[in-house]
Parts: sequence; C-alpha cells; structure tokens
Amino acid sequence: METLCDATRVLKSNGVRVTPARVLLLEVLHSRGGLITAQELHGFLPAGSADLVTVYRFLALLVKARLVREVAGTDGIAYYEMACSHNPVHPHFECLGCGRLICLPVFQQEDSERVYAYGEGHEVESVSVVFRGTCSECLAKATEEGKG
Amino acid sequence: METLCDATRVLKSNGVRVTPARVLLLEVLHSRGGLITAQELHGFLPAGSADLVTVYRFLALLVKARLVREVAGTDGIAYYEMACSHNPVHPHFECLGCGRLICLPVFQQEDSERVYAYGEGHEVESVSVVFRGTCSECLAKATEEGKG
DNA sequence: CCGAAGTTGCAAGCGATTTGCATTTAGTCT
DNA sequence: AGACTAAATGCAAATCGCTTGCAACTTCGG
Ligand SMILES: [Mn+2]
Ligand SMILES: [Mn+2]
Ligand SMILES: [Zn+2]
Ligand SMILES: [Zn+2]
Repeated sequence: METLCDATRVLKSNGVRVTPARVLLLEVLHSRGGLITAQELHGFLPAGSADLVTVYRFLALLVKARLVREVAGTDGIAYYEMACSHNPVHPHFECLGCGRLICLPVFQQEDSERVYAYGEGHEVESVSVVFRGTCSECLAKATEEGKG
Repeated sequence: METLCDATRVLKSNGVRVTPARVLLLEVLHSRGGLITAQELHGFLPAGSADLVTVYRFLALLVKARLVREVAGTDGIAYYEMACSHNPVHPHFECLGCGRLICLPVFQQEDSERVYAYGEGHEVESVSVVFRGTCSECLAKATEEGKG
C-alpha cells in the first residue's frame, strides 16, 4: 500500500516534520476520503492528541504542499480532502437540504480539457467545480413525505 | 433597456419592497457586472444611503430570489453578481497573485451539458466553476520583473 | 552536548456575517 | 386622510471560523 499516499515523504522533503499528531491527522484524512472541515477532523482525533490550532496549521502546510485540496463551501467554511493518486480531482455537490458536500465522479479526459480551455490566457493551477441543489437522498426523503 | 434586469418586478411579485436604498444597490450591482463583495458594494453607495447590515440583508433576498449569484472565494468571503439575462452563468478565475476574481467566457451549450452530466442523480440548481492560478496581468508583471 | 529550525498549546485577536430589538416606512383597507 | 399590518432599517452586540503572538518543547545535524 502506498503509505499514506507518500505524504510523509513529500512532507519531509519540504523540511516539514511528521510528528505523531500529524500522522494521526493524515490517517483520518486518508481514511475518510471525502471532504471534511478542520473542526470535524479535529473531532475524529483521540482526545488530547492535538489542539485545533495544530490542525489548522498542518492543513495549511498540506495545502501548500499540494497534498490536500481545499474547497470553499457556500457556508463560508473550508473543506479538505486528500489530493493523492487515489483521489484525483473531481467535482462536488453541495446539498441545500442536508448541507452535505458530496464527491462526484472524476471528469473524463475530454471533459476536463474542455473545461480547462475556459481558463486560457491565465496560468491555471486548479479548478473547482461545485454543483448546488438537492441530493438524491433528500429528494427521496421529500418524495416519501409527499406520499405519507 | 431591460429595467434593472426586471429585478424590481420579480422582487415585488415576491412580496419584497423595493425601497430607495435597494434601488441604489441594484443599480450598483447592475453597473458593475463583475463579482463584488457586500462591503465593496456598500462602499459604492452614496454615504449614509444604507447601512452595511441592510446590504447583507438585501443580498440574501436577491440570492433567494435568484436575481443574484453568490460565489464563495477561497478567502472565505462571499462575492456577488447579477444573475440577469445580460449576465448568464459563467466560470470565474481566482488569482492567487492579486486576489481578484475574474469573470471568464460563458460556457458553450455542449460544454455546459457535459459538465451538468456529472451532477446526474441529484437535482442540480446551479454550478460554480472556479479556476485558481495566476492571472494574465500578474503573469506579465512577473515576466517584466524577471527581465528588469 | 549545542544551537538552529520546526512544532505545539494557550490565550487573544480578527473580521465577515448574523441576530435582537426598537424605530421607521411602505402598502392596504376603510 | 387615518388606522393597521407587514416589511425594512439602523445600531449594537453576538457569532464563529480562522489566525497570530508567544513562550515552552521537540527534533535533527554536527
Ligand atoms: Mn471530493
Ligand atoms: Mn462573473
Ligand atoms: Zn441532501
Ligand atoms: Zn492577478
């Protein structure tokens, strides 16, 4: 298995120390897969293993090292997810019903190219595609209630 | 000319009152075209014409009425732009150099369809596409400095 | 062992946005 | 017009995700 997405190696090569708390953070991030806020991430740690401030600071390092992607939610809160080879860039869906941020399928090559074309003239480093609406689960729930 | 993008009519039909301060706000939003924050918007008003809180509250109404689109910047700040027929949905570019949020060309029909396809299964109401990187101006500036 | 560089927790600060509330307006009906 | 009701407004205070300052602590190279 690709140890924590080789994050440790990349970090060390950047002069960043991989401390016990940081290993825990990487493990949580890696195991979750989906988007997660700094506070949620902190909540998943064993009590007392790291201060919330430490989480924020490490996330900033990870984003700078491009090991983690940041997605800005409409709620004004930052969401994070691993950016390793197991988790290529993909669009997200923000449900106005339940508030969840759901990961969508990866763009196919051609679609990706077409989208990137709109950034022509500028130096594009990343693209964030976020849909908004009602997720399938909330739709189902609404339908039920409509019947009952 | 489409008076203030018919916003007034839509608002009234929603039981929302179009007061003098709100007319001013609509005019600024309409004349600007691009993305603008609540505070910037407030700054463009004649002094004393409306409190910043009023701006926030009216923007919330406009977004709910779908007369204005909201884009969440990575800086955690909300940006707004008119969503009238003169200003169809389009991607944006966030420059990491100068911090600006730049409007990009409107998606062509086919590209739009392809992108929307990724939201399949959910009820999509809107899509936000935001590129990040270095804008053409900042690139030019960097090149100059490299020479000098 | 020593010093430089990196990390951590705690407390305090920051700043965009929201909320409570009393006051003022706009719209409606008589 | 006068009365009544819902909506809008300003001000102050609160919220809350996030950042900073700083002193103590750890790690690593030599
Ligand atoms: Mn995702
Ligand atoms: Mn725009
Ligand atoms: Zn949902
Ligand atoms: Zn720029």
